[in-house]
Amino acid sequence: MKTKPPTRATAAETFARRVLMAVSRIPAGRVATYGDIARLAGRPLAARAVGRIVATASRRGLPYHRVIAAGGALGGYGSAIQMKAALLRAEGTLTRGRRVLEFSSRRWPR
DNA sequence: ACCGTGACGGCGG
DNA sequence: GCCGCCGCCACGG
Repeated sequence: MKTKPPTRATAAETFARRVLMAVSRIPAGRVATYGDIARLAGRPLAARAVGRIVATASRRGLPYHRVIAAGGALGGYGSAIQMKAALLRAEGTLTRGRRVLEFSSRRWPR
């Protein structure tokens, strides 16, 4: 019997899959930028696409709050931007205003 | 297949 | 530091 699904994996699915995998690997207490994730997923210029994928991702349990904007800016979190800071703070990543403190040393991967 | 949208990024004013 | 502009990409209607 055929167990092979009728839908072949498109390049976009592969990308999205890699994005989610990369996000899941960000350690607690560390952060990665949308651009970093895009690079890890193999599309260095697709930071914007990463934001879209993460924003519409159905998978729960992934540390989306550890994905921030370039330069250490907090970035977005839908309408719960406030919770993003709270979640980061809960694992030791402090923020001030819209900035993640000690961004350079907390950035992942090194 | 075209077009608008967005949890972005970089540069300029 | 706060806009605005434009380039980049994947996705949905």
